[in-house]
Amino acid sequence: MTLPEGAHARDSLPAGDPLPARGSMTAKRGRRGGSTASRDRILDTARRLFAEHGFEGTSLRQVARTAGVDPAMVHHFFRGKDELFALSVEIPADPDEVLADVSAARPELRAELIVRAVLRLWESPAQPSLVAFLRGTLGSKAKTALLRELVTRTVISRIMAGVQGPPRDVALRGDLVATQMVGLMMVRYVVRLEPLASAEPEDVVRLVAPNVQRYLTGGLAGFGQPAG
Amino acid sequence: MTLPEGAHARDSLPAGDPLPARGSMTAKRGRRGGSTASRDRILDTARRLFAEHGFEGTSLRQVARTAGVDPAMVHHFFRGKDELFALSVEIPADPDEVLADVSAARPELRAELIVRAVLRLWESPAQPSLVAFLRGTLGSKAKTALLRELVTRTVISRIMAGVQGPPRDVALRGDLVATQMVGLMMVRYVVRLEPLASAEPEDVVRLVAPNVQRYLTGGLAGFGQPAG
DNA sequence: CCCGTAATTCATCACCTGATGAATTAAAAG
DNA sequence: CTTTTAATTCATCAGGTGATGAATTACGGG
Repeated sequence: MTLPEGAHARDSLPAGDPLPARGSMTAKRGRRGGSTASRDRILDTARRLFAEHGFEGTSLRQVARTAGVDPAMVHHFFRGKDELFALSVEIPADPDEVLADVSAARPELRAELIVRAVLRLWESPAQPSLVAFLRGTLGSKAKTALLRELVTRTVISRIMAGVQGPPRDVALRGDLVATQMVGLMMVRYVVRLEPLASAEPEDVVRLVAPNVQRYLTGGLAGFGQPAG
Repeated sequence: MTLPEGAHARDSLPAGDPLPARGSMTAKRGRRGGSTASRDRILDTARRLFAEHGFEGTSLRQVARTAGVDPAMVHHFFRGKDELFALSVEIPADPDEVLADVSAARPELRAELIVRAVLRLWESPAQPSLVAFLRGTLGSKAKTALLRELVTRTVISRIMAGVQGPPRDVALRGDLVATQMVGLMMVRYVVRLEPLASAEPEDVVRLVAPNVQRYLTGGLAGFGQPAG
């Protein structure tokens, strides 16, 4: 496979022109007059770039350049690359809140609520952050471990609360649900396969929810005691 | 241009690695005696590191250091980082071959074959390459586009060959299958959620195949003409 | 035995990276 | 108006990165 991405993106901004860099060449020294929104510009730019190139593939100087700002500003506002990433990627949503109605519903009706909650989150303005989060997180083994903890303790435990069965089976069912939902996010929002990527959310719910429901409470084809 | 001269690169080997670095301190200059396997050592090391840290997160010098080899060797054997990545990650399997029996079977029986084929591939020695491939590929937008083409043209088209229905519905069904299979790979092999990660392949087939079959040929809950 | 060829290391180059401290300027607080 | 505080840029530092070309050494074919 030939990878046509050899050139280190110097500053070849694809000219899609988001956030027009304002500090061109005539950069005087001290504080600017008028609007003071550089912090937000940096955060927005970082979100975008992290979403496109992942954590390691994005440099502070690249962010600064794209935001039309001196690299030192990034360090003025944020403690370093890690903090910038953390804040860029911080989901403006509390899992408790997102999954509130899910935990409240009877397990037999949860699948639809789960799919709907995930779609609602990903169709929201948080989408770039979420893509950035996945790109950055899946990029390294260490960060993947964090993701594993987050998913296990925060998401799966909530989704599976109250589901009947041997603990090991319940855990397995949770992983299977994760399987379907992670795949949905990856294919629809990260890889963007068509026509799924442009399908209506309601259609996606109708298509995917039944499969999720089978994992949650359905019969699992002669599955009783795993040999392991 | 000011050139900050400074080259005290006294390599401090972290000294905790597999593939015991053989060229320790007494590094004489020319060709080594005995076994000449450096090329393979480099490839193996690169596979491992790319799988752990992704493309951008892995440096040539890191690979060389871990393989116990001079950085220049990497350039001697490979044209550059891109070629090294491409060869490290090259799946030692022809999609035609992996999916041979799938295309041959009737659509009503394909799901099990698909899941089995994917598991067979991922349980093989190719696994590190595949993880590296996903980590590296999902890290950037550009590489993700390549993945999209590969998946669409090479995999989905084969899987869906001969499935009846309006083209758009068939394409959608293919994306949904991708959804489930991608999620399975991510959760079982990349994020490694337990207990799914250690489940027996045969159990996984029994658990997942029915859902895949529904996407392939099942009834899709009042799905006829998408509003789009 | 000798010589071409391949494997290996060294010394660099040019550039990029994250980070810091000081200098300059404007706004906000008193 | 004056003082404090915050925003902004500049000049660096110390090190890492991919890449190259030459020098050294061994293996293999003749």
